[in-house]
Amino acid sequence: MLDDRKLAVLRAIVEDFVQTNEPVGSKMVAERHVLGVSSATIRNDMAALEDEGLITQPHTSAGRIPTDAGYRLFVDRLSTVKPLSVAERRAIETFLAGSVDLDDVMQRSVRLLARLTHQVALVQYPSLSKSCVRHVELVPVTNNRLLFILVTDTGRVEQRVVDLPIHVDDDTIALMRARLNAVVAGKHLSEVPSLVSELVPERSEADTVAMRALVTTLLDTVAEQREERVVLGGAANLARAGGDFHGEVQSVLEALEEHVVLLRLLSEVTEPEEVLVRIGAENRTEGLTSASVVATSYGSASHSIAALGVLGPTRMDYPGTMAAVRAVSQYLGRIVAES
Amino acid sequence: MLDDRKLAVLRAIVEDFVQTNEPVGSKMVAERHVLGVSSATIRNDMAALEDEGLITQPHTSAGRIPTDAGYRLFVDRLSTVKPLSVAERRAIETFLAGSVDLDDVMQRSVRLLARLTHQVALVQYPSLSKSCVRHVELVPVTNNRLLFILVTDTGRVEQRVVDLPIHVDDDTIALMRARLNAVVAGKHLSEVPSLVSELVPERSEADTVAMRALVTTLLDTVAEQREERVVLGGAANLARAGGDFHGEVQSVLEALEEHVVLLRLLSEVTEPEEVLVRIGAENRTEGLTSASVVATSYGSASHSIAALGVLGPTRMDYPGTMAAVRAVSQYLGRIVAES
DNA sequence: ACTTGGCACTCACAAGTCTCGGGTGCTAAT
DNA sequence: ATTAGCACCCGAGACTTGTGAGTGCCAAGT
Repeated sequence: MLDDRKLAVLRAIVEDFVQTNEPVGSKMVAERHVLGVSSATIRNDMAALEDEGLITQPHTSAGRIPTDAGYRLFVDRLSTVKPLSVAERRAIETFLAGSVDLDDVMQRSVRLLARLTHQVALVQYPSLSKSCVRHVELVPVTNNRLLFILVTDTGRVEQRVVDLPIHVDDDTIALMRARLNAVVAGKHLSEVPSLVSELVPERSEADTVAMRALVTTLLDTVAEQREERVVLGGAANLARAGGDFHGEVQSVLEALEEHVVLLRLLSEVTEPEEVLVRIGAENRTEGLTSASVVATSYGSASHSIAALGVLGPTRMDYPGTMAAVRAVSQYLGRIVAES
Repeated sequence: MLDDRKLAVLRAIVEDFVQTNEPVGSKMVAERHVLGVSSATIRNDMAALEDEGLITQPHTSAGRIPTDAGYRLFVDRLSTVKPLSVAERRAIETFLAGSVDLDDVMQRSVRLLARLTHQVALVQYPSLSKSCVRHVELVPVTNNRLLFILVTDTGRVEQRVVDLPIHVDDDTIALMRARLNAVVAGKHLSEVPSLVSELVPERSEADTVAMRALVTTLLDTVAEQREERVVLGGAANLARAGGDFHGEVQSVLEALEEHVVLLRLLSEVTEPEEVLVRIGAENRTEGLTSASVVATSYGSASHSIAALGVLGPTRMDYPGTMAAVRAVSQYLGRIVAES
């Protein structure tokens, strides 16, 4: 049903439409691409493609534009990965080189990705649940209040104020700190809950209570929704591509503010090295029906730490975007790993 | 030149235009507001107001709309502060109540402010240079690398990785930590540079070197541009008010991504309690010529810690916005102070 | 000296009409 | 199976016209 030439026609349509943003007709395809057949033949092929639901015409007697399914087929079987230019690679390297701490790295990455792809960029912070504890710190604030600080090997620093039900002196705090660290340091964060719950029933009545409060907070910190942070950039690119969103720019912007939504978008990345593409309605999110997400994970060679990607109109340069996303993920993985 | 009735006409024009977004004509003013004069009289007044540069007509023979100067006069002399409804005050309180740490507070505040005003909200983190050191922590990472953590009394936690030129063992670190804290704890951050530079020339050769590196970083952290953080929310409101920006939504979005720009917008707030309004071209920023900023500072009663505000189209409900901004600043100040 | 009603004038905007051109589908010939 | 030719379709843009809200000005009224 779908011979090679028909696919070639589909590819031509996608490429032209992405570039020009205008419905592409049989004549255009015939003259801009060397297919060796006439426009009439292409018309027939187009009719077939339309039957398959891969392309559609916005109104009778206009050119065709790809449907979501058309894009899908394009990225799955028709697109060849476009290698980045040397200039681009250099740009990535120099851009990420001067970073000074994790926040900075995230910040730079997201900007870089936005600039490279001309889309809205999303970068997730290294996931807590995939990190190891490097150190736990307790800082007294007032008599019965202390600041709990958690440092992971991926460079994240989470802090939280804990209200203790009782007064604790500095010695006790030092002790608690030592015990906590002894148990928890170097451990994977997923193990922490079980490790820490054994910790409670020791010592005097007083610090049992304190400890219990502390441990609860610690577990909270680990478990909490907020553990996953995501930073985004390049929102201005939305305005440029505004028309593509059929006036639902507003809902796209709203979605961007709901970090929970963004996290869900990024969350489905599973295989490392693989670039996930979700097209239009495929991301089951109100208001993102004419948006696509290109995402992948980053981390050390062995296993992924978190995800990153871009969000743009369905009419986007998939090969180029995928290449950029992958490249940034590689550099970023390297940087986070070595810090 | 500008008698009371002319001012009343101006007020009527501003209010109506803000509400309807349509040029308002003499007839409308006459019938929607009780001025006790006929439309012809109002026409004359309008002509006068136009001569003064307070209103203008988008095209001949259409209604008038306020100019920047018109808005200016309106907020300076014509607007009466609109008190918040009880519901709104309650909303503020409950919304900010459940916050768990500083990041959370900022996050919530910005959302709240955006919802209240239907504009883009900006909230600056407590300024480092106006905070006091609560505690300084050093966490070894590798032999010659350590994580430097600074905790302020406003709840901010800044961290930075320091590369030390030499190996330091745990004892040395403990010592350095103790010495640093002794000197610096409780001190205002602006004093820190001078305090800390006296600190160096003690002890053995080895930690002199280490100490020097450490101190440099500390100073950097304090001095750095990045010390000032700002968080923003409600960008989706831009889309709603999109038309007001005469198609320069893009540049507005770009400006929003430049946190430096935002900080400058907030920076000029000086008097506490006072609400600063910058209208249109008054904020000397490329691309924000049809935007207004309403900002104020927040902090404890005595002195301000940082600023917050909203950004929206010049055509905005100034009295309402100013009230909301002030209210949030008061609640926020209270919360930050007591933590 | 203001205020007011009246009147002529001016545009922006919406609706209606026309043309143009790229695009389609079909059919008959290769 | 491919192609050339042809009739037809319809959206975009140019042009026209009518309408109405709004203005400016003047002469009359207070």
